[in-house]
Amino acid sequence: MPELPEVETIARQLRCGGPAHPPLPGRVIDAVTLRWPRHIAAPAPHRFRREILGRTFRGVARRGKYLVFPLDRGTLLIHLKMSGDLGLVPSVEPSGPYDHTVFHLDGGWDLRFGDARKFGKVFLLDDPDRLLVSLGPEPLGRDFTARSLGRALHRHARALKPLLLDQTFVAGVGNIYADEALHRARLHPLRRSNALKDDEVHRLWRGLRAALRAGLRHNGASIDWVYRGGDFQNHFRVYQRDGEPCPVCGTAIRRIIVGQRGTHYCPTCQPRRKG
DNA sequence: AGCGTCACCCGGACGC
DNA sequence: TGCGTCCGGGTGACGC
Repeated sequence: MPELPEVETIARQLRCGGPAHPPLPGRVIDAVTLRWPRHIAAPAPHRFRREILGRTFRGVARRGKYLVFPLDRGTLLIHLKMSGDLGLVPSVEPSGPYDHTVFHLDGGWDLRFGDARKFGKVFLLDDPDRLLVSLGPEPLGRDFTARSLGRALHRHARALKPLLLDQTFVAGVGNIYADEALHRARLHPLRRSNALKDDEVHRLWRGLRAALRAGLRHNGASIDWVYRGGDFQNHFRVYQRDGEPCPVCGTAIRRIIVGQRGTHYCPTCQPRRKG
């Protein structure tokens, strides 16, 4: 379940290259393999194939959980959803069973979109804003201040957890970082957004940014079947640690369901009522 | 209108 | 071995 830190880690690797592969910008798409055409959200797969052939990657960016690839004409966008992974690998390397969408590049390289669950989506758009305009602010951006977060929180009367997961409220936060942020902020996931005092808003702002930055520092988390080099999973404070002691106070971490999502919190550090 | 809930898409993991 | 169930990101349908 790649979230902001995982997607950003992938973007950085593709943008800058490394010992294992060159940077993606400058490479040309010679061919594509579409083994699961439903990966292609827009345009229709046959048109997608026609229009992407011969395009050159001009950059690599991230917006929320989207990878954004400006091309010499149009923009390629990829959402990894739950199980997606993206890698630049030598084309001689054998394809994995989940490499459903593959971009064959010049110089003997493949950009492979592996996706066991097949929930991922690929877009080729003239105007990427069509997709990105509804996203909320970037939580690590300059304009995401405690003040702006407070104003946004007070516009809603929602539980904090589902609000953090709402991509129109803030972009890039998923289940892991929502739980980690609320723990750092010492706020119960069911607290109402419009009932937060100023100091609590500030704690949430700091907790959210600290959790995301910690994830970035560790190159993201590698959990379940997706390993991409990150090790933030070894530093979770509450996520998937139900029954284990809270790293702050030792109380057993509890797991509840909030908005159909597994939610992990410390009942002592994150009291239901203001604390 | 705002909010909560549920179904959907998938398949690996897990429990019985 | 072979079921049924759970899980989750984002979206859309529905009901209050």
